Amino acid sequence: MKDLLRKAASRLTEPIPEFNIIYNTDLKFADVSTDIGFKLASLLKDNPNNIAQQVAQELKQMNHQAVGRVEVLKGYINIFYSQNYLEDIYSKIIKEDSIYGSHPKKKFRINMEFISANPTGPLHIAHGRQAIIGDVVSNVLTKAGYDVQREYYINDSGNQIEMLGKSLYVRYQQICGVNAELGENSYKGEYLIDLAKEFKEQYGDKYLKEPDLKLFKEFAAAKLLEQIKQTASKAGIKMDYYASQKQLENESKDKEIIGFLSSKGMAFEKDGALWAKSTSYGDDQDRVIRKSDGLFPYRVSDYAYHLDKFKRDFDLLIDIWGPDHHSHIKDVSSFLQFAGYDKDRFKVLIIQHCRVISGGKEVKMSKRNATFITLDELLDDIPRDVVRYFFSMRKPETHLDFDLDLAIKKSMENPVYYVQYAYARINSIFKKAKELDIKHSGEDLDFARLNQDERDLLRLLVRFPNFVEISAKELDPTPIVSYTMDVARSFQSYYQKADKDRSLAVLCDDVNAREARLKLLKAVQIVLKNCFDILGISAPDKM
RNA sequence: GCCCCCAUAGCUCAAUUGGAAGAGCAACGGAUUUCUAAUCCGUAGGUUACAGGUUCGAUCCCUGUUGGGGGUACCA
Repeated sequence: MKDLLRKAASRLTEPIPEFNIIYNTDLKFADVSTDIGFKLASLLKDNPNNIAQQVAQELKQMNHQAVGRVEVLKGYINIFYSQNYLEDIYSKIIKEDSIYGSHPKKKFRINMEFISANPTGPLHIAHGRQAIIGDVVSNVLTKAGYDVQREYYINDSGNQIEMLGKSLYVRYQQICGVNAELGENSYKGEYLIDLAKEFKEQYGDKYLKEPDLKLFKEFAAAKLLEQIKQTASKAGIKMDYYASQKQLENESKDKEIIGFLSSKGMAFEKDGALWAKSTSYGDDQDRVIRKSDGLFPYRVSDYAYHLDKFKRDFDLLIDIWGPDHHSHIKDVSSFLQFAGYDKDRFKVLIIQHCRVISGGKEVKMSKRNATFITLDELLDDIPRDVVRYFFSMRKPETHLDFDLDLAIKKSMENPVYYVQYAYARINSIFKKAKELDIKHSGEDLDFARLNQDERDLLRLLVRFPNFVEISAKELDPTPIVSYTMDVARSFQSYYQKADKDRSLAVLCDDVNAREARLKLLKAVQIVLKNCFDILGISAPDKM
């Protein structure tokens, strides 16, 4: 459509300035609008409305098969699709079914890294938000034609894991009746008591006197990772690949980083530690790359990990992090640029803070002291679909209050039921049609048999690929969510009109109208189902 | 101090990213012998936090101010 407009405008003048295709939320204006009149106005020294009139005239004369009515209003050109075009799209929806809305496959590999929680405790609700947004954005990108790998980076090495091993040992001692106290930085969650019991069942009191810290660490980390995987799967999260920090270290990838920076003259000693001269390649401050105790800080293996991802041949790396890692972006990104990778090939999506509200008060969360609500517990109380929809509803970079009381209630504030109900209702109509032995099939739709509401419904379905595109571009699930609401609302509103006027019912007496309506609803159902698939929620046959 | 995020209807949020401010909930009024009322229709609700700037046009971009949240380690 944009090319078409450019062509039409080029009959007036050249070159044509950049202009926009506008998909207004309100279908009453048009299927597609454009601001080209405004853009050309200053160039041609005429008022936008006149220019728009002229472009519209040219457009009409081109007689393109997709273009129906063309109007000019307040400087905008408003274009309505032709009947033929809408009928073609209908056929496309039916033919493509679950593929409808997908964009052509691109040879562009994206690595989407998300969750990546330390295996030192269960996932909490903030992880849940990151996990679900990561999953949904991955779905959208796949739909938009990208080749996406979902990846989890396991921080199974370093201080936190040390502390985990020590904490488990203390709990183990306590289980065995030995007096022992958790330290200041210990993991205080009760889940370690359960793990200590498991440990004792497996090993008895064999390690009480001579603790094998390596065993404690590995036992705890392996068990906790297993729990995390189970929780993720409970939330419907798909993961393709698990990368391990420990493995990178075993392969000396961290040492290679030090070697690399040293060889480039970017390392210097200070206060007994080794520093990267990162300010000379774009960072805000120099960074420690070997601590004075001889160990590498987290960032070194993180550098190594991201280089490793590039070496595995991804065109774009997307990381989803919590806001507490914000300062880490510049750190990693300036290193990657120094290592020769374009800055646009590394994107970080910061998912903002997620507060949990219960009884009108915030529930404070901390992994170290035992009070927090786990994602697992949340999923016990609240259906997966609700949780997924809730977390997808708000833009990733905004703060989110998760009100437990509201989510637990099957109230109207859970719009997921609204969209699913639309799907179930359509299903119910098909069931009824089957009982009455009413036939409806085929990939063709006679537009002339649709009334205005039905035509508008079809026009809305045509927009689905646009929403996939914008959602993928913005790495944001919310456009898909609002679109799903739009489709459901349009259907519900249309459906209800039969209350007043029986001839407006889908299963009315007019055979032709009936067939056309059933066919249309088939397409509505396909689009709803495709939206649900992206969001990872179920499409219930009945509710 | 410096950096990041946020501020739109009473509440929770949209607005296809610089193009025509819109939903849901709550409130009020109405619709139920149905194709599933987990629904629909209507009413009301706005100086888009404030002040400037750029633009034909700003909720969106820039500058400043206010308020809320987060970060600013030889932790991860």
